Amino acid sequence: MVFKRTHMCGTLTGANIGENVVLNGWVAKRRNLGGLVFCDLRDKTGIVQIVFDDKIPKELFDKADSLRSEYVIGVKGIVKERQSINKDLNTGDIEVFVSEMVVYSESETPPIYIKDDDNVDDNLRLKYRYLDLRKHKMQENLRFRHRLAKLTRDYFDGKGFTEVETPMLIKPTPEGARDYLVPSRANPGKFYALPQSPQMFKQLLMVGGTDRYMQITKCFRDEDLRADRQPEFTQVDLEMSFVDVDQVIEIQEGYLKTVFKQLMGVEINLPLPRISYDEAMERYGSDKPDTRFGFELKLLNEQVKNSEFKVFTDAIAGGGAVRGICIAGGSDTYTRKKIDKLVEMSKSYGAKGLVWIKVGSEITSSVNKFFDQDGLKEIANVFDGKDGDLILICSGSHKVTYDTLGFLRRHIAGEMGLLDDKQYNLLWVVDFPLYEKDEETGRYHAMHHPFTSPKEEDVDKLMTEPYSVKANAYDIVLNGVELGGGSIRIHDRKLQETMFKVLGLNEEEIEEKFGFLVEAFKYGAPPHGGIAYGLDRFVMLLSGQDSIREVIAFPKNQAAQCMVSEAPGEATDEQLEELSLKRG
RNA sequence: GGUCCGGUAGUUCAGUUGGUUAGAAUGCCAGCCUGUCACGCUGGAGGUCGUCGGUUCGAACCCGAUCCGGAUCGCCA
Repeated sequence: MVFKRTHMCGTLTGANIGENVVLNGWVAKRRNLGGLVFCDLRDKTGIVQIVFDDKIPKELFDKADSLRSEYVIGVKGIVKERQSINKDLNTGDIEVFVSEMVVYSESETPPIYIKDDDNVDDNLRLKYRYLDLRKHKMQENLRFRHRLAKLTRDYFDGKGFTEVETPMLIKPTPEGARDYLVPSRANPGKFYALPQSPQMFKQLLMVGGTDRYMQITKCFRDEDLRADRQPEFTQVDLEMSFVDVDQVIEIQEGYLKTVFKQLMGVEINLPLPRISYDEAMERYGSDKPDTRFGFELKLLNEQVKNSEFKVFTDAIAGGGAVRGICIAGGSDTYTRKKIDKLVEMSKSYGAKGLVWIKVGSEITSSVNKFFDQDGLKEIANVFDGKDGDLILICSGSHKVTYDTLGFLRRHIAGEMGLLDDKQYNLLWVVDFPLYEKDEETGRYHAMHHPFTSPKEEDVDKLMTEPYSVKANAYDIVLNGVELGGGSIRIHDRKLQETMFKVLGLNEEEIEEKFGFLVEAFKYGAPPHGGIAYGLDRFVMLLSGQDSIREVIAFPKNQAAQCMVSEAPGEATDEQLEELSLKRG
């Protein structure tokens, strides 16, 4: 028997007083006062208090007394005004006097508390995820995610996009992230890969005349996990024909404005700021800068090049740099001990150490031996340093100074409580380099992917000075997190071949890896470009969660295991034989 | 693959210089209780101190190895 529900628990209000209602839910809490039993009844909408008093049959009262946490019950009763109001509960001014009850399921004592502000081990939560999901916060997160996905589909539908599904079983690509491989039974010894992204297929859809494509789809990358990285994740994937960078950005800005308005009640001003990759690195030491606070990087080569401090002069002589950041009011916060800690953390970014300068009437520093007051003042002046400011300086290769100071400025802002999570700083980072150096092989390497088009004015430099070529690529960044990225693709066959050549691919390799795309481009490819957003990250940021796992129903742990189902598991010998992975 | 942090009751944690029977809170069980809402009061049960080995008269504590979890760097075309 299942009671036919008339209301959800969390939706009852004073307006329902006097109504007979039927509720179904879980027992969140039971308070037995002897002759009176209160229960908190929970469903996904929230909690309502139900009451059993001495006016009901003894049999029903005894049943109420035997209720325990997480029993699943249905109740019929009447909504009454409360004698004592609970301000902390949405339904706190009413309660339901029960006249009839059915216990659908009993429950063992749950291993985790079902409370939003619990503090339980993450792995235990993941193992009992179905209990964890009963938390109001988790249900809200799932609901929020659903609303973002729906709004996304609606918005792009309104702009003429068609959602098209692309294959999940595709050809392995040795480039890029590691593939998840799937053995093919029908083709012994051969493998499919799960897609890292629908990249090539969405480009084929453009060749196929789809004009505007979107898809909310799973992508798979077999790399190590992080708090904001899962091996399977969801991408909002988009591609458009006959567009340039400005047109792609314009339509995305409309989307972002709609999302923030509808889901957050936040008005964002368009157009969004755009900053070049070079400027982002120079000012923030990062290609995904958090612009909610200052502490911008400054180059100090001029100020220190004639000093006696060999660490600095060697770095400059070696083609590197000396850069610093100025922490306004940081002198008091950062004692010697705390600075040592920053130095320790900096080492993982390749910094050998940090130089500190505390600005005041007398400037103190860790390099007093090498700089007199005038020298230190000259450095402080670069930052317009005031009394009480702390300047941190890092030297080494450009990459090391960017990485170290980029990390430090954000870390320190966090420690000093400067990260306002109600502020949403969106910006585009544009003009990425087309190539970067592959540190392992020393070869050129596509920074984005090999289908990204170079900026028109740089095309003739492709073969001569590849590192100076800028790409028609753009990332959308929110508060220091990359929300998404994309590019205008190459649609010209000859240009694509040149691109591959610079990457050091010979014709066989091109044919093996990308042959079908090159082939397709023989038959009329429209100019096209697109973008992809990480949906999980987007939901995480907007809903104010600090881990991507909070917005995924069944996430993997750091070892890429599903704690609920215990995937991955073993395959039987029969399965392996059938797949030609084992000799019978 | 590297670095750092952690593993003690169902859960979250404390555990002093290595020293008697390993504690607290919460949860759980039982009894009492008519306005609670973190209900209250009384009583009770509950432990392979991650695992293995070593040092020692004696190890939760020291040492070594190992397993597990998390953070992070590398990695993520």
